[in-house]
Amino acid sequence: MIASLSSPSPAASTAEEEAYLYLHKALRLGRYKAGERLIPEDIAAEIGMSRMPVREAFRRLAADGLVTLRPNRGCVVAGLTLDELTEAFEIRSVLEGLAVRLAMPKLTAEHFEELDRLLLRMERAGEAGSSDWVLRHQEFHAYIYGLSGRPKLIRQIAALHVAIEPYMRIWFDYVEKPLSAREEHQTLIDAFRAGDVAEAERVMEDHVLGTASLLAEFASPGRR
Amino acid sequence: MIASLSSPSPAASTAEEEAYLYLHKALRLGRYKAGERLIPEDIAAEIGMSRMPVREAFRRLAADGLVTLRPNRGCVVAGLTLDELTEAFEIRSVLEGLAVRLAMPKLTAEHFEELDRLLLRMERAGEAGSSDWVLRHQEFHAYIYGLSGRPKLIRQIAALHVAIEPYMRIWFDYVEKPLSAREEHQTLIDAFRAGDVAEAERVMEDHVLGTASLLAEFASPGRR
DNA sequence: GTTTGGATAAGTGGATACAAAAATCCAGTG
DNA sequence: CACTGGATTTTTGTATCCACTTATCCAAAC
Repeated sequence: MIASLSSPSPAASTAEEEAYLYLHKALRLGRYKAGERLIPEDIAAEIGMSRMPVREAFRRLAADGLVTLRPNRGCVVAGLTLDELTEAFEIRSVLEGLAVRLAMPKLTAEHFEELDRLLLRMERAGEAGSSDWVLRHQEFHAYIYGLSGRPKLIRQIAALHVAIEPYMRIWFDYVEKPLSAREEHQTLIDAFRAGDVAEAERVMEDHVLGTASLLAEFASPGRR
Repeated sequence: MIASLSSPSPAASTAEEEAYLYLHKALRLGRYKAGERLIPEDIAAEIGMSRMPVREAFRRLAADGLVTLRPNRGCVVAGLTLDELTEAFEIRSVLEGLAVRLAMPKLTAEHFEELDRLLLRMERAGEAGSSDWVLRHQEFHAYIYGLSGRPKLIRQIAALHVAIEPYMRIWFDYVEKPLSAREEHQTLIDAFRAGDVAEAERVMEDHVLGTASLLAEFASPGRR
């Protein structure tokens, strides 16, 4: 149903891949704090390999925007400033809008029903807590932009979702209530069902930007 | 005036940086053919270092989409399929559209004049050949999206320009005439001068998508 | 008490060495 | 003559080692 969400596949064929998956997961779960320094030797010891594959994993994580790499100064967990967070949402809004535009012509009744199910699941998860809700929320969005059928677009959007994930958790814990989230996303499904491509794209853009401005108020816990 | 275009700064503080810059430049200039395999040992020998920093440079280039990396199978120059090329333009169109939307409120008469100058320079370069024209064309676009003031957005758009650069050369050599390119881009400047944000964004999107469909016809020289 | 300088420790970048995987080549077989 | 299987070669992936940079800490000076 949902292909792979945003996380890479669990099977690691090389040590570098294993290190990347390990760190990617840890970073998504917020195991390291923003600004914290990641020491290759320690990570390598944790997962039983040498520093080398870990170093290469760092480069990939840096490309994902999850860590920052500076010459002779190592690897630090990349927190987003308020500006950066806003920018991520701005980019997400047009990319997910584009995805909707591309997906719209392909949508059928089955897709709408699946979206209803995903929304229901997201709502139920929301009652349990932010952790599940964030994943279900990603799943909901991933289902939509996945229907665009554009591999690079999908990867880019997924990467943005991962980068903003920690902030979504904070936001949901402190502000959002499952019911208002439900309404927000119901609006999306309604727009898809209505069948107006341009309008659906606009609704998706607004949805993402709307989330951004709500989130912005809570997203500056002194992170660099 | 133009900050850095899309290419990274020329000074390399580490060997990895040097390898990255060297390969980035070579790839942009089309020194390697799409599908060609890059052997770390050879590259390392060419620029006088060991394989290691070259390997790490490969990872960054892979993140840029300029090469493809597969476990145990090395590094190959990433050609774009027609679908991938189209997708790159689709993404470019919404990102550059967004950049225009963000830049519009900041534009003054000086900016319009600078755009006129850049357009003139692009036109003159076009008479010389595709190589210069492509760079001037990038410069023109970079000036616009640079005014958005959004670092990540700028980086992403610049990366897309680099990825499609070889195809722009082909296209320009075979199809485009300096004068029609001039008219296309004059339309952009006119839209900016008119001051309607939504309209300017739309014009930029259309410009990019229009280029895509023209380019598509010439972009499938059997590349993988 | 704060600042500055330098010794010391910690960590990063890069080269070499070695092991494992893939590609190539070649001989034997149908 | 095409094909299969296996030895050889090539190339990739990882570990270890060393040199150099950066950070830390302590003591002396202001």
